[in-house]
Amino acid sequence: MSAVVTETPPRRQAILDAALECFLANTVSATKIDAIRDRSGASVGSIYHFFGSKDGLATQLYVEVLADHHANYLDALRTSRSAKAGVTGAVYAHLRWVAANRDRARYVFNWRELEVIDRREPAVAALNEELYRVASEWLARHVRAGRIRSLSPRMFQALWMGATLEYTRLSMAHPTSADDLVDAGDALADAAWQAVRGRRA
Amino acid sequence: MSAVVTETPPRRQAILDAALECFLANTVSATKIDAIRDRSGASVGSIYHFFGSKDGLATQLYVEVLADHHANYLDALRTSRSAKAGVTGAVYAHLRWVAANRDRARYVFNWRELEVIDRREPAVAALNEELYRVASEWLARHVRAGRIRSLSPRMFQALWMGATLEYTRLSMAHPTSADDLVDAGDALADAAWQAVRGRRA
Amino acid sequence: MSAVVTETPPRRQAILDAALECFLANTVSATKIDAIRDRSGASVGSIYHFFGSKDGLATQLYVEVLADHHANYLDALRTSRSAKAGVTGAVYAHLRWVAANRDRARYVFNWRELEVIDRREPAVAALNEELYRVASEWLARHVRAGRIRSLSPRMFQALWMGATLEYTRLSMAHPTSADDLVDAGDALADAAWQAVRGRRA
Amino acid sequence: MSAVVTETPPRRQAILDAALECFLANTVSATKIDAIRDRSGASVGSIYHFFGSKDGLATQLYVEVLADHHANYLDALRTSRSAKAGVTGAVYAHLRWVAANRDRARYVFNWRELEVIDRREPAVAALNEELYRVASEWLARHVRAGRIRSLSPRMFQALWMGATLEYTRLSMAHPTSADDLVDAGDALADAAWQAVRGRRA
DNA sequence: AATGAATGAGCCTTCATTCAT
DNA sequence: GATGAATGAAGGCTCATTCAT
Repeated sequence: MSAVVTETPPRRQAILDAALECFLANTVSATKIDAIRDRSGASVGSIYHFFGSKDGLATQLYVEVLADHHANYLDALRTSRSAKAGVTGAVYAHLRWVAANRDRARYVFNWRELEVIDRREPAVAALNEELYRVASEWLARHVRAGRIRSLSPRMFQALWMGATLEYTRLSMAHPTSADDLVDAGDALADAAWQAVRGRRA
Repeated sequence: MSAVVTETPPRRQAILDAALECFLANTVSATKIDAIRDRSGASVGSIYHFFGSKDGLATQLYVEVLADHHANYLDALRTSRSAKAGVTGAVYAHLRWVAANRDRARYVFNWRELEVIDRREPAVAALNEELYRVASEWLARHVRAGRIRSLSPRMFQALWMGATLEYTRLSMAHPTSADDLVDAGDALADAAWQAVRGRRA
Repeated sequence: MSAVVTETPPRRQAILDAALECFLANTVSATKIDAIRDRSGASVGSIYHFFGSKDGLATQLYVEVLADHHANYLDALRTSRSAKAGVTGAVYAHLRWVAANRDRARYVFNWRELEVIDRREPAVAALNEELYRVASEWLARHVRAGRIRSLSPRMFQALWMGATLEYTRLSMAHPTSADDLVDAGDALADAAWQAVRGRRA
Repeated sequence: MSAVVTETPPRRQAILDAALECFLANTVSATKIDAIRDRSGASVGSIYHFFGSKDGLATQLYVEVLADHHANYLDALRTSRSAKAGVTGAVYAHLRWVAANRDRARYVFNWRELEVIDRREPAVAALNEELYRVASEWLARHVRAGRIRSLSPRMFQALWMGATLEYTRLSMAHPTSADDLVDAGDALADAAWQAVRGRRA
């Protein structure tokens, strides 16, 4: 059996990496193509060969990272054996992923400059839709069984992940120890579960 | 009795208002000075007279709005009569302020393009420091008395305001009814209190 | 007998003085009205009241200084008792005037940016014409008598004043002692006389 | 044998030529980049690619022309066989160079707007220093031998080249015949020699 | 005569993008 | 796939000038 995977050429990856650094240091719009060229070692022409435009590069980066994060998140949900395991598992999964992808996370979660991409890019819409659909189905089952409270989607998201996201945000803005995020897992997972558990849980 | 207040010239305010609209519709960097001129009725020269540069304008706007929000938040804390009243009051105060200042809130809370200002502007540092100091002192008293759990500042912030901030964010991204935020107050305030209350509360 | 002289208001003079400093430090075109305002203590309005425009100010300054220099120069010529006294007297007069008006001299003699004024301003044309006419008449008399060589006007100017002007220029570019210019008088006056004296002198 | 010379790209030279024309017609600061673009056929981008800024362009032009003139001048001095030949040869060399490079000369010698460059640009300082050093050494030899008078460097420069420079200046301001400058050579060379020759010459 | 806030035309410069090699 | 010199549209900003007080 041979995996048929379109390998990302090393040049392409180097460009993505360089772009990420630059975008974080300043802003997407404040980042000059030239800076990405400097850091990546690629030529301007190559950047345009792979990504078509600066916006295309920012979008590509956003989509790839978001897809990775979503996959990780959904996986935690799908493999969970119970309501509690799912709720807390998602928290842990998020924290672990952020810990392992700090820069990518800062890019994807903090940059409302990227809201524009959200609105425009079908790939992003698809990703978000899938996340929403899978999570909703998962929730619905447990809500019907009384293991999780019945709440509006928005309130769910807030009670479930709000504290975790805020903690993550603070941790990224003022990084301390490397295990920072992982250490906070139990407290945040517990709080999430307490906030959304149903009467029959 | 006459209040001696340095009035903001109406021109200046008009520029700030116009800038806010433009910044939200696009991005700070995608906003052209000319658009602000159009909307505000001021001349380019006046904009530069008051703010020195486009960046200066974005910064000024950020600082003024942040100061207003912080003042509102701290006021809720200072006038609270109990631990619970303080914790829930801050949640309500935030929601009320956002409801009354939707655009300003979208600008200040969503725009991580502005993270750059955070790093650079001393005025912002001062505002955040005051917020942190006052909140810490207030908390310390109640923590000692066992009315509030003992947690790291970061975990406090996450458990206390995380859900509220996330809810706010979602509400701003996809606005529904006008009372949206106020209606959610009880649930969010209660969740916050449950998450941080101490054993002797 | 009462001299009817329109006194220059002190404000006006202050503006001229400030302008001179600024023009020398940078360039006329690189000098901002605001800088002149700063240095002079006058308001922008006042500057425009007296001079109409920045160009007007530069021109006014140029004309006034040139007139003063020319008067000084011609006076030396007119009062001279002999060919030699005239030739050397003009050299001395120039050196003395420059020594006493170093900044004014740097402005008027070095600034080919001001060539434009030469071409445009009738007052300057009149001044130069008078200088040329008087000097020519004076020369013609002595040339006819064989006391001064017969040369083209251009060659006269070069042999007579060239060395003096060059010395002056160097002295202004790299000022040394205050008496620098005066001390050089005898050598330059002698050289001038040797260069233009006729056979029967 | 092949000369390995870094050729100036034709585009670059075209820009320099166009700039010279424009600078002379108006002023450096009154010249618009767009005018240089028009005349040179290059794009704005190219101008900035080669020279970085309008000031950079003016400076580069100044330095290159000055270097050419200095080389020409020093060559005359170095190849001279006697004191008299050196003194008169420099005069001739200057006149010939100006006759062959009228526009360049007008730019470099008349534009005291460029004094600013003198103060700022190290390359100019280096050129002037070399000129001064070589000329001084050459002079010293002949002064010691009594073939040239002992004078301060400044007085040398004035007596030697003053008349020539003044004549050149007048000729450039009001051009007459093409041979104007060359025709004046004998008179100016002779005057220079008489002014600086020593007793034993 | 004096003031200085307000104006806005104009210009320098940037920087994403192209394309011939 | 890779290169980087050349392009030129676009926009931030300056600064001389005006004018109501």
